Amino acid sequence: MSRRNTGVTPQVVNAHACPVREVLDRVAGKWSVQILVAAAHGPIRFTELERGIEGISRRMLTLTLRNLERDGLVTRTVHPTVPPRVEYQLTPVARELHETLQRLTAWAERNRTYVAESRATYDERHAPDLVDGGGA
Amino acid sequence: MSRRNTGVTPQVVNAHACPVREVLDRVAGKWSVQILVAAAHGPIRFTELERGIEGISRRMLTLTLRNLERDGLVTRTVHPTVPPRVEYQLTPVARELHETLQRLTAWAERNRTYVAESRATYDERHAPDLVDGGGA
DNA sequence: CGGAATCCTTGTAGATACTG
DNA sequence: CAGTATCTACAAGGATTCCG
Repeated sequence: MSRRNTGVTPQVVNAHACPVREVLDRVAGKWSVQILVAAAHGPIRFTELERGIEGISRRMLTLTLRNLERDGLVTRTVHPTVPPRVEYQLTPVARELHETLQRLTAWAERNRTYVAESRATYDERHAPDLVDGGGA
Repeated sequence: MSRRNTGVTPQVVNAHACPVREVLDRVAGKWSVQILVAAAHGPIRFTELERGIEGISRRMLTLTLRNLERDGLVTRTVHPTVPPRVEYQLTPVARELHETLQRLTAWAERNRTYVAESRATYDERHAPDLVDGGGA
């Protein structure tokens, strides 16, 4: 097979028809948003991202960055210095996305306690015997 | 263990700290958004959802609905009639989310061709020999 | 420094069959 | 009609290692 799994968008030929799904699939990744946020302040280096995101592995950083780059959301600039220096920067389109994402964040913050309480109530009502040694 | 995998939010005790992640995790599911959209027009029955969403399995519909219900985004109303009749409806909070999601959709539609072209360009530049029998 | 390749675990989702 | 249970597949993500 010529195209092995490179880790870059495995399901390339999907064409979900629905643009919503496309955004979501892109943004849903565990790290995409955090990278977008981290890079929103200006050009940022690979290592800075790696240390700033906290919890991300080298692999996932590279992978996510590549997908973002592929989608035209970040640009990759290699400075051919002696210690290689690579900087990532958001494209204008990505900045728009970033703004939209902030509205989502706002919603999340407004309703985080509501959701948390809903969950607690639900869990209690549907498995009261499981939350606390009742089944043992 | 008392709590087997019921299919409802397997990684229950995560507490990502970041509210953005919470939204995303919830919305990122393959079907959540479509259900939100389908139910936005008013109360809708299980079967209506199943037939309206096209491609969703009974299982995933149930699962997603449950998670949505758990998070306080949909309400489930059982009408104790002879053929069971269950209706799902968005909560006010979910309606807000739905609106926010529409902005994301707008972004997606505005930039769908941009993204598509970016991908095409990227793929061509990074694996020209793979797109067209070059490696065979 | 930045990244690619490999291996492994686990969540997410599909198909199918059974039930109240 | 509206689920639930089980079994399976796949792909996202983590850890580690090697390379320019």
